[in-house]
Amino acid sequence: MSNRKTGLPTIVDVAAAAGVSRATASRALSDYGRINAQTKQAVVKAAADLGYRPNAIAQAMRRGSTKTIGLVIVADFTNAFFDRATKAIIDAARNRNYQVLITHTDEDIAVERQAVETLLEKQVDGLIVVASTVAVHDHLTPAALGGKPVILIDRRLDGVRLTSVTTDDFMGCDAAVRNAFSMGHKRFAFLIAAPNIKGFSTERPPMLISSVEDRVNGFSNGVSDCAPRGKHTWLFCEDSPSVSEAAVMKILDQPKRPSVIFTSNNDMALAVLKVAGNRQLQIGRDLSLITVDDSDWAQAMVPGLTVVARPVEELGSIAVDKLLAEIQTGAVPGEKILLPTELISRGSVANLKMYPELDPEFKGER
Amino acid sequence: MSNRKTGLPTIVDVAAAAGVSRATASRALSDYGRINAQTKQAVVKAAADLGYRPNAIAQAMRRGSTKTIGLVIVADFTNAFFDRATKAIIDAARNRNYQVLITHTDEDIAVERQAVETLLEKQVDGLIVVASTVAVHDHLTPAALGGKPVILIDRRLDGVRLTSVTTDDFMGCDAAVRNAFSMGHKRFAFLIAAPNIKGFSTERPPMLISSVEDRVNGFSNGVSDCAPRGKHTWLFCEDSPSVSEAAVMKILDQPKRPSVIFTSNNDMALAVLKVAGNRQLQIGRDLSLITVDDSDWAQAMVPGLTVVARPVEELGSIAVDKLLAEIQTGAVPGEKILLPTELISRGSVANLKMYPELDPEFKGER
DNA sequence: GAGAATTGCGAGAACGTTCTCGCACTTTCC
DNA sequence: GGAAAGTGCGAGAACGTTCTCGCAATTCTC
Repeated sequence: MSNRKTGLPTIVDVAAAAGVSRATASRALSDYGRINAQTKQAVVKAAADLGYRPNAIAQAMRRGSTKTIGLVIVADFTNAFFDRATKAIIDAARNRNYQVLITHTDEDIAVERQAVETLLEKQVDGLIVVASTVAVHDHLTPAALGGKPVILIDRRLDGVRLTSVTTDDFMGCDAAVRNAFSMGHKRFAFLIAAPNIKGFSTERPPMLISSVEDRVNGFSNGVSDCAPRGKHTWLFCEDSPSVSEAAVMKILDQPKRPSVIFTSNNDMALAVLKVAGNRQLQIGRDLSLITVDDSDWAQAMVPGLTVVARPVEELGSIAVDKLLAEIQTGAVPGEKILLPTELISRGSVANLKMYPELDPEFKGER
Repeated sequence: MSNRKTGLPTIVDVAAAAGVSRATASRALSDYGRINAQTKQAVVKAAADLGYRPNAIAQAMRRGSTKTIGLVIVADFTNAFFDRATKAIIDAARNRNYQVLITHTDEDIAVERQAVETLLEKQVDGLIVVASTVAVHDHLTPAALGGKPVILIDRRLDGVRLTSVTTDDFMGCDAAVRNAFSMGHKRFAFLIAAPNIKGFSTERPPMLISSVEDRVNGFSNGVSDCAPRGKHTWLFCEDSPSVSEAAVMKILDQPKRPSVIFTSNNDMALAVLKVAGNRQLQIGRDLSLITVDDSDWAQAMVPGLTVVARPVEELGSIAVDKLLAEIQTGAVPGEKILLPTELISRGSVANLKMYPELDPEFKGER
């Protein structure tokens, strides 16, 4: 009586082969209840002989848990952050015997809505979400979620009581500014990627996702401490190569151009590298650069790129821990976890104190 | 009579609210069989009012299809190839109304086995696999798979009749060698990442995965055409930063060092960049570099990196197409699809014909 | 050695859905 | 106006498990 459609053996076949009932076979294979050791062994052998594979769907049906979590991520994939986080989440989940169902939203709230819906239909035991916008969260209320737990990563959301795991980008960006200042830089440019913006603008857009908000505030805080009167440049920019390169050119074309550019993500940093290269400006000498998020190429390039590094793998695995805590032990949601960031100094920030002639504003000799 | 465990409404609740039977509610919501238009509307309204969410697990149970595919990938994540492929697969699947369950193997065949097993238990409708080794494939036979279709990507496997979607790395690497030769390079080094090797060695390891094999053969073919008598260097290398950097140093420390290094992947290319940087060798001038796989930083760095580009997104979406063809229309497996690669020339290969003095072997004046 | 406790196992319901079958009622046809 | 065809819907089985319950057989206790 193997499976009607696929012909694969079911537990009924195993039971028959071992000469016991369905119930006993189940007890033998799933290790519960009272069962005779020899009977158990016979069932296990029968299962192995038949190549029996338990149907996890049927188990989920009966047990009410799929041992699957859903991941809803924006997947802006130039940004290695999401790839690394995804990998960390998949691995952490697997270590705890869970699988991961992944959907991308491409920063589109409608897609995000649909993704959450689909995953809930698939009966995931919980969700990890990178929210695409701070403006909408009615699809993440307890009612909308049917009581399934959700952990937010990378971005917090106000107005809804969900556990979030984010990084202290405020501190990191503040430290980045102080570091550049300590190296003699006085005129800064900030190039901030803002989703849902067209082109670029010096106006700060009204709604920023929390991570970008933190970075802006961190930069801002550093600057108002170090060089409050300097003429700095803020540019909020659409996340596309051509637009961000145009923004970089605009920054560099100013009459008294900044000596250092801070970028809010790797996309923007790459735009700076490209434009600087085209203009024969050597990073770490003619132009300094600091960005958020470390990467393999940031380490390998010469000079290395100074970065605000975030503990991405840790973030992913903590998110899984917290999610499983809410799933398994009913832990109460609402905790806001903030992981420390670290400024990693490599060579991309010129030391204007040692070499003042590298300052674009240098007026002296030689 | 809502769900015993979760309290969420089931189709029984919807039926009750609309005053019809379970069967009719199902007909109304799933759009099949004969049903009165008004009845249907009433059921749809009742479902919406209750916030009814169909249980995809129960549907899968009954229909025998989970609308889910499994992805088993090696996830060597410095290599953006797998991230891009993963994204393409997830997106292509979503467009065709499938979700993706992902597991990593980290090039470990035991983990791969277990991953395939787990995904089959979860009743995926099919699998896309990046095989971690060419030596083992008994877990990918029709019997082991219970008839579920599998598409191989990135790496082919002999001895098992499975559809594969790979790229023509032979042609790409052959073209890379010819390109360097046409620019005046005569002494080449090849730095090949070989999984499951310790340290590095000039000996070609016995079993290479097909993609690496193709690259080696492509380089080899180009070289035996262009510069068959030159003293070239082949190094097969463990995929780790410190080891590969040591390998690069070994290459550069040779008495008559090569003018160009070909690397088989981005990890190796980054090692070259790093060592070259440390030694003040400027890429595209003092040392040339060509690698396999394009990336954002390869485009942004200065000079741009000449690469053998593979159509990764296309590869992912074709894999999904082929898999769904086998799932839905019972297409016969076994096709070996080879997608064209493209040599993208940027500035990382010095033109020794125009500037012969850049050749490390240059003996003339100035 | 008789009652109590323990052990091992099978029957059957349940999880939430789909789908076949058949019944009752309406419409069509000549 | 009676047979044939069509329409709409409900009963109930099925998908493959798990798990409660109860029963028979065995072992323990004094």
